[in-house]
Amino acid sequence: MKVSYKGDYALKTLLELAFNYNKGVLSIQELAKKGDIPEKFLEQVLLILKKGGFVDSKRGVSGGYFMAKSPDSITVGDVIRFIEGPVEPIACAGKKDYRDCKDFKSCILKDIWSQVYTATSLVIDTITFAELVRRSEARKKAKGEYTYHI
Amino acid sequence: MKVSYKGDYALKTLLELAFNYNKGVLSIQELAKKGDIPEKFLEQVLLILKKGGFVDSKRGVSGGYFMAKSPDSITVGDVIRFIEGPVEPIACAGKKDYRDCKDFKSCILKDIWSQVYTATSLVIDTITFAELVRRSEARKKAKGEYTYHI
DNA sequence: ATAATCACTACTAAGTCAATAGAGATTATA
DNA sequence: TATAATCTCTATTGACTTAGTAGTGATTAT
Repeated sequence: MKVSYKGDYALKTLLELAFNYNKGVLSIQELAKKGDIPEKFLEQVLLILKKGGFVDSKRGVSGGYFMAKSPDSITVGDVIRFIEGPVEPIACAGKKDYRDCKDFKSCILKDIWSQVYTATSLVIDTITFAELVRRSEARKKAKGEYTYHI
Repeated sequence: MKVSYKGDYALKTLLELAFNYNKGVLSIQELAKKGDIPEKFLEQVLLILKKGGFVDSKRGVSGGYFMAKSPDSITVGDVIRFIEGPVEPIACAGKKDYRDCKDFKSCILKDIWSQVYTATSLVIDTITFAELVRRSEARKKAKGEYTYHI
């Protein structure tokens, strides 16, 4: 798996919207500023996320974006797969059978990519945006206390 | 991590050479045929592998390539990192410190990529070509017996 | 009415990928 | 020593991807 700027921007922006869940909308401008993302580029990313059903929008003055579903129902993997495409390090690694392996050598290498794929999926498919929010808050708190004691 | 054709060809070819370790050389032509790889492309891959110290060559008539070190001293990770570059899903994920994280949100996402990176490394950095040869032979044997009994 | 906002499409410059092409250097051997 | 087989090196190419930029249109609160 490789995460492009587009994917990174998408995740950061969704996390921002997760923080804002049920608290109204955030405009592209605000989101771009918070995430340090080129506004016109983020606009495209948000349109894609909307097509994917991750966010929804409100047009016109004081319009903006908001999460279309609860943050605990969207995983990092959902977004990455939608934005970046297949997560496998190589095309064949996701398939379960060995029919298209030409020889034993290819099969053995394929096993390695399958292992990598499985390990990767285990991470990205189990972390929801609700969990990301929790972790962010925990770290913010820890850092605050740390700073306080110094 | 993403494995390109170049990386795939490199691994397949090195595995072929690992099978042939201490048994002389294999020509580009032979290797290309065995691996179903365009000859001129494989030529370039082999030059890169040579620069990396993975293979060595003998020129002239009845020349060819051979592994430059013992198959148990080269891991899949060594080759992938040399051919494909960094294994991290995103540039920052390999670094240990958080100094360049602008905010908590970026940090939290970075943790995920670090997890993916660690899991990936665990797979690719522990498998040597000697091990790949063992696995190939085990599977070949299993398949042979299976076929025999039917 | 108008200004703020999202929606959509097109364009571009730079880079990567997977080859292909061709000329040169080395060496076994007949 | 001539020659054919082999590795060596550099350049080129076409298709694709990436990370934007640009411009126009549609919607809506005030």
